[in-house]
Amino acid sequence: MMSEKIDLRRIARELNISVSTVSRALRDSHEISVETKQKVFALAHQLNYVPNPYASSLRRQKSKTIGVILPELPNNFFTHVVNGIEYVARQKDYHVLIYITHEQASQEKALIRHLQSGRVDGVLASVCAQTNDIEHFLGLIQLGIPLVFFDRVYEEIGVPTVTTNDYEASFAATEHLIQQGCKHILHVCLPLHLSISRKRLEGFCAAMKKYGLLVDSHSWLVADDMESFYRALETRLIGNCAPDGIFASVEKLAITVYHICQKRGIRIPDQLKVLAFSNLETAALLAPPLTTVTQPAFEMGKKAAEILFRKIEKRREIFEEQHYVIPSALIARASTLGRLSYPKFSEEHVAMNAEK
Amino acid sequence: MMSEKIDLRRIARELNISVSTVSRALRDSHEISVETKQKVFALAHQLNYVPNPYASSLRRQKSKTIGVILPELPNNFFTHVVNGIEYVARQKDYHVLIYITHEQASQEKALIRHLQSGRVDGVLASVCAQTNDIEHFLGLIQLGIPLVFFDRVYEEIGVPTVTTNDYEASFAATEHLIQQGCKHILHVCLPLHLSISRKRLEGFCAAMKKYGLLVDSHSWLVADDMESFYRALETRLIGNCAPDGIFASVEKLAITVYHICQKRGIRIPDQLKVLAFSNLETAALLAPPLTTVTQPAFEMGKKAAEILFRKIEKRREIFEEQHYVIPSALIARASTLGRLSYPKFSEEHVAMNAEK
DNA sequence: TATTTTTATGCAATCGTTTTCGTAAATTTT
DNA sequence: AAAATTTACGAAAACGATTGCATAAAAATA
Repeated sequence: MMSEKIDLRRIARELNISVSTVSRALRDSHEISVETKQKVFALAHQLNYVPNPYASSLRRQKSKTIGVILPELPNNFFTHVVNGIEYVARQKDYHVLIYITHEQASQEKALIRHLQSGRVDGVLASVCAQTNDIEHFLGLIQLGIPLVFFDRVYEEIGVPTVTTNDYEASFAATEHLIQQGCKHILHVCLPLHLSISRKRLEGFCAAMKKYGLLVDSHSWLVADDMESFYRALETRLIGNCAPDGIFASVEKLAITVYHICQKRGIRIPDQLKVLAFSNLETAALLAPPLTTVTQPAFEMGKKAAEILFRKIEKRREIFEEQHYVIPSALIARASTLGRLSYPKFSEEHVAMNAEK
Repeated sequence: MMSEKIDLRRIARELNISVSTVSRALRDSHEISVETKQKVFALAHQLNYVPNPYASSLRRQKSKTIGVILPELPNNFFTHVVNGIEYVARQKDYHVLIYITHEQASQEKALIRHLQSGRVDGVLASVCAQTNDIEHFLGLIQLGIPLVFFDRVYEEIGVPTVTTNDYEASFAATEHLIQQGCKHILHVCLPLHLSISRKRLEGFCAAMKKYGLLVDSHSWLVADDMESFYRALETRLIGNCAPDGIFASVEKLAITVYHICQKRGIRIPDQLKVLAFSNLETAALLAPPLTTVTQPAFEMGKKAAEILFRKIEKRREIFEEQHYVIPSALIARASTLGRLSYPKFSEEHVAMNAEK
């Protein structure tokens, strides 16, 4: 049943050579003769030898593993990011450990602390919404473990980041709503600890001001938790100072908007126009199709991983402070367009400028 | 900058005791005095000591890591499964390595082969659609590495599986379509290598036969790749023997159906009723809301992980052959309901019986 | 031919923890 | 008080792969 363990010793014994020779042969060292190498390769393959990664990692102080920390997994943005990361990791022959914080700072802290063990050669992280405490990340950095933030970043600490053009995309999205006739736009977002929340709110406010529209603390609504957000938003939407446009900072919040509208019979886009940062693959199939700011999720993951590997491969690199920005695309659909009634609508792609 | 490494040796030296004592103290061994333990704990905490997992894994022959193999990540079903897995792994203080095969058998083989190295203590897998070669999985099993399949399984080899009640759910779904008046139902599915494809097709055929409806090789359409599937389906839907109902075996295919209907102006549910196995969180918001067979994704992941840990913890367990089945729920929405016109529709939950 | 260099290999230390096996000292039992 | 046991710790051998150093044999050079 359970066959005998296959290790270097076994191969060495069988070929009557030393363990070190086998090791070197398998790594294709130039100091091993061609015949020996061939014998070793052949036997290793025949025995289906796979080196023990823990022994190897211990000795070489290299885990061939990266850790990915993200707030939640069932989320179209993050899954595509992970796909991008996995794409690069695969090429580099690296393994990917996944950690989900569920937006809880305590879990994030515990995770990061654990990763100080050397289990991973580098970390990619998108921080959780619950806190803005960065202590734990500093610990990682002090140990010299490469770190790259994506999407939800801390820019203060000298760590490379990969984001989309949150401010500009948000500005353009707001402008789009205004051009469609909205005067009372409500911006709904996650806690303002988050970089994305702040930047997107800033872009929103700037656009509002540019067009002389009122912006005050009632112009946005922060979702601390989904239940209370649902209630607060519902109250707001059926009240007498209901907005005529909603700009959701993240997908999840837009879905809540749709649910409330469906429940309350609020007609989109006639009564209320809706727009959101979203990577929903069914955006075009919703009732009505949702206008989105679509983030380059896969590319962001890919780029973040590439930067991480660059850091892993040559640690010395002086120019730490790198902030990559990959632009999002505004895709206008029926939820914000004129008084076209479903299903007649057109799609329009507006790519925004990159910034580096 | 990069602070000196903190290991057991360092703590031992600092406290003037031996390394073995420190190790035992940290594992709270009874053969270490209370005072010594306290000193060790205090210093370890102060120095922010985190044990090297590779050294530990090497010595204990235990990685505290499990591997999850799945065909794709941006998929509502799989992300919830991974969430369930992560939930259990977290409790057990285990780490989760993620591997995505992208439906390619070659990648699956390579991955599984790599996992024979002892990198993981166990493997959870949902097999890829491209092949039905199981050789590589047998290799894992022979090495005594616990394996559990979920969703897309191979039942032939004696490995525990966690699935939903594919046959029954499929039967009930088909019955639902028939009861709504469909006579010419087209079942669209993934390649029939896959357990889920076969079982769902069987459930579909059985229900059709029960109601005396014709079933032949034109009753189903297999999606080998999405491009040709799109074309084949489009041709079928606009042809003169177009079906009046579509039952999609997986979410992705239903989305294609919606896209084609939107493009071709086919009205759902008037002209065509649509139903799918799906965990789409926006199912109720689509135009029209999509009737789904919703799988208990999180629970499936959770259960699969629990079984895996049971195998990891006590390998001897004789009763290998365990097949867990967790029932899906049919949620009827507008896409299959009478001639109600959007947005008036009602939701109805039909839970089906469990089977063990 | 004597000497140096190259080639191909083996020995043994190392990575950081865990654990088996001892063993003084302290404690309990006869 | 002698003997047996318990307590608390240390020395050293693992775990499996890698690698610096040493070295015999072969080849190249003087």
